[in-house]
Amino acid sequence: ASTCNLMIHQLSGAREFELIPYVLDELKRKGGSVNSASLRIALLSYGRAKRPLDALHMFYLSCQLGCQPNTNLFNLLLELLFQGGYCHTAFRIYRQMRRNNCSPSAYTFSLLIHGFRHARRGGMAAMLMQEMMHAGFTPNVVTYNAVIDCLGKVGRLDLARKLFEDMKQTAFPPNQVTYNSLLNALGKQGLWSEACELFAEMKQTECTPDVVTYSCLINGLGRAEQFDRAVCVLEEMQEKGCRPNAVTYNSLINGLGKAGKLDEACKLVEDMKSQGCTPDMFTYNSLISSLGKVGKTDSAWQFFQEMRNKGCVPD
RNA sequence: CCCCCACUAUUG
Repeated sequence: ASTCNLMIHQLSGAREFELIPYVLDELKRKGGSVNSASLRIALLSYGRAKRPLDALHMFYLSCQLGCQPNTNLFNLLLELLFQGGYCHTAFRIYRQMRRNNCSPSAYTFSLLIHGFRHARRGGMAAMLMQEMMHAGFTPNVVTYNAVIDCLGKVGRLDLARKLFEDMKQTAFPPNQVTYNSLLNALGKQGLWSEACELFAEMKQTECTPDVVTYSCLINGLGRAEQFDRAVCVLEEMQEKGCRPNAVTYNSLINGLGKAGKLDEACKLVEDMKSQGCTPDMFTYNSLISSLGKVGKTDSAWQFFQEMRNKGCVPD
């Protein structure tokens, strides 16, 4: 059996994955078991070869052959599955881990939460954060932020707000990123006045608004066609010494364009240039799209050419 | 130990 484990180790290192099943068969006949060290090496190799499902298969077979994976092995498998985008499968493995009385670590939860965040599964991410706390671990500010942002992106503002309030009671109060994430979510939902209130609240805290903060707010106001307010915010940021960047301008240009205010949008492009910001693909695509919608094909064409002259490749 | 990294903004 030791020899078989040694072979698994070697075959994995040599990426001779096809031969591994034969070794497992041999082990099975002999009634031997796969040891954790060999399994770990095999999983790592499958990972490097981008074969997470094969890693999963190997994991199962090893369990059948008497291997009792520890937390680190489960974590490794989870990591591979998430890398491959198999978050549902990863979650099943997590449940099996609990069934096996294998204690998840903080890292396990971190993997699960960030994995589901990648998949835009805000509800799952939030649930797993609950389980994390239940298991006695304290989520840090990055974990909270990731979950809040994800909830915001899927429209679960109720839960996002609740977690935000919870955070204030913890050792990790909301930071700049937390506020920015929520401001962004509120803006996307058209809740611009709540966004303004949150912005006011932010200024009462240690968190300093940055260019992202202002851009989120301006984007929300622009979508809601609150252009006067948006321009006020743009001026405010400049007064405070925060330089708008292309994203900031693009947010407002896009809002103006969508509202059919193309003269103003074009004027803002000029402002943008005079402030040393170079229009980019976002600027041009947004303008061209809005100009097209109102039939100003000639202006759209001009911008298209300007775009090419500036070295922006239309895509 | 520190740093870094991991969480946040704009078009189609």
